[in-house]
Amino acid sequence: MARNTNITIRDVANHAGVSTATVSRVISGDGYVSDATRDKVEKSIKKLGYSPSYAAQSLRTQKSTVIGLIITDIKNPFYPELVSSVEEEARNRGYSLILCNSQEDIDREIAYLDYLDSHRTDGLLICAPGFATRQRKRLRQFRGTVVLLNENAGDAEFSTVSTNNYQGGKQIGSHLKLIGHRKIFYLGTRRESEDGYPRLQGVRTGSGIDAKFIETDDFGDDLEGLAEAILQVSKPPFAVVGHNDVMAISIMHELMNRGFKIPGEISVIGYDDIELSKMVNPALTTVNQRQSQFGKWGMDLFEDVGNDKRVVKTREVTPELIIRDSSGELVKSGKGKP
Amino acid sequence: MARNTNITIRDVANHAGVSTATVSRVISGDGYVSDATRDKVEKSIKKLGYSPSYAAQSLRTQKSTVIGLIITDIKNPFYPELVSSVEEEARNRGYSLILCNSQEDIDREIAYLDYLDSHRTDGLLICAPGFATRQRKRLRQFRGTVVLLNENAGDAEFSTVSTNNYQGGKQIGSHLKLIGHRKIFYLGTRRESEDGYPRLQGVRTGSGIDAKFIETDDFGDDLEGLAEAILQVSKPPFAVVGHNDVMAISIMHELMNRGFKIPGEISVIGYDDIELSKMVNPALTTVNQRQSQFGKWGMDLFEDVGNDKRVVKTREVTPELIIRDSSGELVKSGKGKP
DNA sequence: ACCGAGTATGGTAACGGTTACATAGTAGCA
DNA sequence: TGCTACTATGTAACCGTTACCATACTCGGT
Repeated sequence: MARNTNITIRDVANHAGVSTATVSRVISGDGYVSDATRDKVEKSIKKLGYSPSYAAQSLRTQKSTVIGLIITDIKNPFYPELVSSVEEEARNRGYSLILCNSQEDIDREIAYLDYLDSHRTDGLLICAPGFATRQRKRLRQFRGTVVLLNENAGDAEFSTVSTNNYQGGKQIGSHLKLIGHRKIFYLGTRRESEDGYPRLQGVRTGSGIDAKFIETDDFGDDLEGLAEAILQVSKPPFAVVGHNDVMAISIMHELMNRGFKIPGEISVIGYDDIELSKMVNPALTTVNQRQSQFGKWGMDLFEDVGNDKRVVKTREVTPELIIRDSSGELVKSGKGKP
Repeated sequence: MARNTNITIRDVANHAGVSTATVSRVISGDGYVSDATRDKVEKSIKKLGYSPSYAAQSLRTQKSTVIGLIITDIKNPFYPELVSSVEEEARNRGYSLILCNSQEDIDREIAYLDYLDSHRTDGLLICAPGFATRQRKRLRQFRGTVVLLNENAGDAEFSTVSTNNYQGGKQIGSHLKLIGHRKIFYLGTRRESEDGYPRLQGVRTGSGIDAKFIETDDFGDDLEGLAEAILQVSKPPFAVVGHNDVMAISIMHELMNRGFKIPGEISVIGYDDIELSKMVNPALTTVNQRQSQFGKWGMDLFEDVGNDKRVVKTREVTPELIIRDSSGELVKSGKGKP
């Protein structure tokens, strides 16, 4: 209840007329303490407004009860659900979270790793494309357990929760073929254009069409120019697949502004199934890859694996195509907007 | 470079043939160290893969270099931009962030406060409606500096970055009146229905219309039922003001699905200007309250105020109405937009 | 030759907890 | 009665850094 200068365990011990060891036992809840003593101590704690020093505890026990979560950018709507689930799971298990926005910036990545190392972080969950590749050497000497989220499966060194991107793409491809599309554009950043990127590969295999890759620098920005570019190359009907929902929603907006019918002339499909995707007009067809699974399974792996770095486990979540209104049968006549 | 058992400052000192004090000087960068010695020590640090223990540093120096950010739910699209800006500003000033999702759960709020206290957090930024009211007593005895974000201005005890909700509402009201609306619904949660909630008040004053409050339990959920409810009470033309963009986008979706014209018959206005609001169809008229300002100014206040709890400062950000396509002149005949 | 200021380094007591070990009382039981 | 097991509490070493103090060397000025 008192103002807070620094109250230590010794102050509490004096006030209650016991030793620090006894106070410590009361706090931690193990070891023998009589009911009477416990009462006294608890009263003193309350009275003095004592709160144990995390730093001292952590130093003495050599445990941090903190785990780090590295993502690229919380503003990308893919992440909030992931972060939320990781935080929830972590807290249930007695850990708290340090959130790191790496922004794909290499200096920042390194700074964060140093920082987390110095915090003696028990674990490190990473959901940032390319991070594991860029920082592999550095990650090897990280003290805590490392778990990769949403990276490609089959990593030999780190435990991984992955999605089957190929399969997700394939579902999109099949769907587009089924509703009659013959031309497909795939909208993504430079990374997704890399050789054999499985999601794009899946779209191509599933549809039997050589989907054309369109590069955008960042999500949501120059989509206006991009819409123009697409329309110069090709007239509807065609389909556009966005690497994520924001890209898809944004390009959909641009195309509708130009008077095209979605669906009917153009189909648009996204990826991630963010909350808003079902609220836009038309509601977006997309692929749900269960962000919240990542959190739960990631923490599961972290605990399963424990301290033994040689143990590597893998889980895979299955993506699911959610068909809504932004993709559909093509209409025959070339009729535009009324 | 070595595997990580625990390398301490002593190991480095031995390896470099100096004392721990010297190593400490090299790390912190102040005090006298010769160039030759510095070199030696830095090499040893690298060689051994040494990383100073945050816990030990923090214990010894009695500083945490950590600040806590309490929000209600990162999944609410209002928050990512705020979190991102706070994190950015915090890191620039040498602090790192512990993110706390209180979920409006009182037990969780208390648990977080205890936790942050025990971490000897230097500061605490809170952007969670009602938190300061519920936990005021507890907050008073918090050790670090407390800054309230997006609370009503004029708090007597804590520094505050506020928005002028009344003015934001008023802008919405005036706009709706100007384009000819006579009926307005305000969609919000129980909290916003409270007596004299300034934003709602502003809408009423600005429009000169007694806007009707509609309660929804949480954003985005039972909006379908709500759309029905509104339509039973009233036929278009009317306007719907959402307490946030997600509510607005969602109700807009429902109303369009029922064949109404937006704009023309119905206008929909949101609040927050989240990134997606300009990408939906029609693009959403909304109020920008500069989430990223909150982060910057919040950290500014935190540093300005320093350790002296008696100092209380205030900043106010001015909201700005962004007129897009979801609100517009009413059409006389039932004909839609050209 | 001597002095003081500046430079370079080492020794060591904290910081605030936890925990192994020691001590001692009490109760059950042969 | 004496032995064992359990309960209850205290003592003190230790976790890894930092910062205060002491020591010692260098050098320019008188």
